Amino acid sequence: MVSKMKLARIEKGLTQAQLAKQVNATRQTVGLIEKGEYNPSLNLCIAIAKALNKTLDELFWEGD
Amino acid sequence: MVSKMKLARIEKGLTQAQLAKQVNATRQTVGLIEKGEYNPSLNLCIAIAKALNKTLDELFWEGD
DNA sequence: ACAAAATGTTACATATATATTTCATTATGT
DNA sequence: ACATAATGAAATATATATGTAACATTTTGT
Repeated sequence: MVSKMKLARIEKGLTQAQLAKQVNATRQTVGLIEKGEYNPSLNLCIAIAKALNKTLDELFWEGD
Repeated sequence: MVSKMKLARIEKGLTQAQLAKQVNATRQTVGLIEKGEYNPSLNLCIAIAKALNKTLDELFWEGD
C-alpha cells in the first residue's frame, strides 16, 4: 500500500530530495518513512506535515 | 506552559507510571515528553494518543 | 533507444530517543 | 506531622533514528 505521505508529496509536485531539503532530512530518510520502514521522530513528522500542508492526523493517523 | 498531553493524562485519571505501562515506555520517558524536553518517536506518540483517547493532532499539533 | 533524473537499497558512522538505576523533591491522604 | 505515592532529576547503557556515501534500479522526457 502506498502511504498517505507519498500521495501528499506527489500531489504537491515534490521529489523526495526536495521534500528532504525542506525538512532538513535526507532523501533516504524520506524514502524510508514513505515506505513505512521507519519510525520517525515527532519533530520530523511535524516538519513534513507542514511542508506538505497537511496535519499529523492526515499523514500519520490511521482511522480505526 | 503545561502540555496538552499532561492535561489529557490527568483528565483520564492516569499517573505517569500507569500511562507509561500502557504504552510500553518508562515513567521517565513519559515525564520528559510531557515537559516538552523530548522528541518522541511517531509510534510512541500514536500509542500515547490511543491510550488517552485522543488523536495526534489533539496532543501534538499546534494550530498555527 | 538513449540520457538524465528519481528512487531503491545497502553498509557503516553518528546522534539521540529510550531504558535502567538511584536519589531528591513534591504532592496526597490520614 | 507522618507515611506513601507521584514526580523531578541525573548518570550511564542500549537501541534505533538519521546521516553519509556508493551503487543499482526504475522512471521520465526527448
